[in-house]
Amino acid sequence: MEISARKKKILAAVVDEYIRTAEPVGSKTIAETAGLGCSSATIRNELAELTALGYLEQPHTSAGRVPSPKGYRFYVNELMERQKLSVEETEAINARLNEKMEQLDRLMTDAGKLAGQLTGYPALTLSAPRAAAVKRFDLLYVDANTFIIVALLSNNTVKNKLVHLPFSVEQGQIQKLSALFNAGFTGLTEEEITPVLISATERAARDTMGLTSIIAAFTIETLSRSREGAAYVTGESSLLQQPEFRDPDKAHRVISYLSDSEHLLRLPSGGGQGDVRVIIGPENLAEELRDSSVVMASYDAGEGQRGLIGVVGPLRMDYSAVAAKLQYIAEGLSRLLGGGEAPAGFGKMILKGDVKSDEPDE
Amino acid sequence: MEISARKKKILAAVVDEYIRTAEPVGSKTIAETAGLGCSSATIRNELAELTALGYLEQPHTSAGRVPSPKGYRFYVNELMERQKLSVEETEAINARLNEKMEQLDRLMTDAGKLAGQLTGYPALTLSAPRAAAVKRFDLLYVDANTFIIVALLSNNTVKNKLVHLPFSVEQGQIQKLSALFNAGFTGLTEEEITPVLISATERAARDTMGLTSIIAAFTIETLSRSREGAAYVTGESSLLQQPEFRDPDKAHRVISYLSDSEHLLRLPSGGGQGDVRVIIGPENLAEELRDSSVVMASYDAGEGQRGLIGVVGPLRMDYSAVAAKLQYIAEGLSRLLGGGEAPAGFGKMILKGDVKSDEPDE
DNA sequence: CTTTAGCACTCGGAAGACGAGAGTGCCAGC
DNA sequence: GCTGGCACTCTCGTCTTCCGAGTGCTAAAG
Repeated sequence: MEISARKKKILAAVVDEYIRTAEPVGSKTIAETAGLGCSSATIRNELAELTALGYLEQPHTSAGRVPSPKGYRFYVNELMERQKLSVEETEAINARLNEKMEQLDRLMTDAGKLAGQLTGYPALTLSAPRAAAVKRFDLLYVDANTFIIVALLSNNTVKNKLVHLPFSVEQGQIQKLSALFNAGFTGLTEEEITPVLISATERAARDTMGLTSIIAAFTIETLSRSREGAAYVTGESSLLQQPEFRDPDKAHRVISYLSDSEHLLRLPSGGGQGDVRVIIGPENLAEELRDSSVVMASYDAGEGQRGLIGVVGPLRMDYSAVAAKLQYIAEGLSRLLGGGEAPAGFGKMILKGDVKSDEPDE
Repeated sequence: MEISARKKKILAAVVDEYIRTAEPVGSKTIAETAGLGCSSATIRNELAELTALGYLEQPHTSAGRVPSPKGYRFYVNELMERQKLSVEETEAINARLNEKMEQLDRLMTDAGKLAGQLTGYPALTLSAPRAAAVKRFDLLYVDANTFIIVALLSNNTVKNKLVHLPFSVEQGQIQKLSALFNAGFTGLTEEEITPVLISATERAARDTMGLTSIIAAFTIETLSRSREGAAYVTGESSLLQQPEFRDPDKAHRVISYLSDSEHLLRLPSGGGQGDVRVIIGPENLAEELRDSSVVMASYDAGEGQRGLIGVVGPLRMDYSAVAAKLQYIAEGLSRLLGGGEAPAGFGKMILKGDVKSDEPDE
């Protein structure tokens, strides 16, 4: 059934007002603020119908109306006006992003913090899982008991490991192994590195000291790690400032759920497509998030990878403001990280590098 | 003034009972449980004196007694019996630590999670800040537009960075720079890398493309990062389950304070010396932690570095159990990481390596 | 001098009573 | 179909009352 234009206006007014005040909104308020030329009694009739249709809910008989998840969904899909950021806001975001360019390696987590601060909600950042292969090996001989493994992955991150040996090796042996690994292991994904291959390499290297298996183990672990994706949350505690999370138990449930990166990585699967995804309450696959909403924006992380940046908050989230901010941040990140044309100076160049070889754990 | 043996027993009983129940404890309870052969009236007299001396507090005139910070301090220093872990507990910890050996790089944060789970409080891990120098440079030529910087630091961690260039370089140029940096920059700390040195190197390398400054900037940033130390917190939300943090605002203050690693790094300065440090409420330098307690154990992280692992909780913390658990975990970490004799097999060797080159951000 | 029993007193917290206020549903009239 | 009016409902804050735990004090006993 189609909803009349007036009903839409009223629904939008209820959602806007409720987002602002966190209080159930009554007919009188709407009659005064929404600027429709009709009285509160008329609004009441409309409200009753919207309630019957499932877009609104009543906490109790004589309270105002509160949007239902269905109401929020309708609001997000059709009513919400795409909020424009003010010039000050965009400038502030740009300034922060540019400032962060100085600290390249922390860009992702810092972008999360930025999102959290701007929106006032806990922020999460996800990097899409992706099967990687090793593009190139280097073994650096340090001294007779020490060498470094450096691996350049197909997603252009660099991983390394310092290995101390309880016995001595010669530089030549290290170089030989380096060549053999470059010849035999590059371009392979985790599954393709078989025990057969490893033992063949071991024989070819005349390696009787287990070096081959150390390097292979490092490779396998590195590849499996890169395939898991990475996820972090910042600002969890800001959830406590939301009226709907004043109940410590409720807040604890959500926060501890978010603290497990396993959970986070499964989160996006619940979302729709598009540049900004909104997951409203019960739409969440996870039981623990059934009365929270998640808004995520996707950005181009370069090298064909995409990342997600988002926030978690109560159903009563300021969807339009949050979506606008996240989208702007995501665009900024895409610009900084993505595969477009290089900006002037070293910015782009440096940003594609990475001081760290690996992502932080959560 | 010296406190009588009976007063000590009574004080210990109050603290133990209050830790257990989180309720003010009355004279009757103590008379029944503490097993001193005297009546509640006698206890009352003693309690009144202990209160006058500042070891106990009364929430209001006709409530039981609650330990004051001074009382906790006395308890921790003199009364608390060093709790022994049960065999099951030590075995569980050992199992977890050994299991974690498989995932070497996450050992520190995982140890924090272990501590958090065992104690039920938010856990923090700190690695002591320490000025590092670069022990060795390697520049790996990947292709005409790309090279990798690998730096082995004096604390035996490896850092790296992938650099994309908007112009071409030759392999020889990269090799020359590598040699120059090894000659000129190894052994220097952050302060010793001066603009003069950098421009001298730039001239020596006949570098007109700014490569030198890129490498120098990476070096300086890496060293400054390693000097900052690292800090992470896990399980913040478990604080919400403590009765004294049911107030979301109070919990929020503490958690958001803990979320800033700057703050965490300054934390230990408030503590005493010894293998397990206890900082009780107002003893904390930080205003935000004035009604929280911090217990930290120190461990040998190898290479002359020490790390800290600890938990944050309410004043009413189960100090003896927490201290015992933390100490046991710290001992386990020292065993795994520290400079003792190598255990059988590859365990030690691998553990001293590091899949990641850098510490996670918080 | 210390310990004990007894007792009046105090105070916080739970439970109930009550009024105010906000908001609804419905109806009759325009 | 809209509007004003009105009775009704339900929550919330406040106030009162009541109960009990625990105290401090005193006087007697050891």
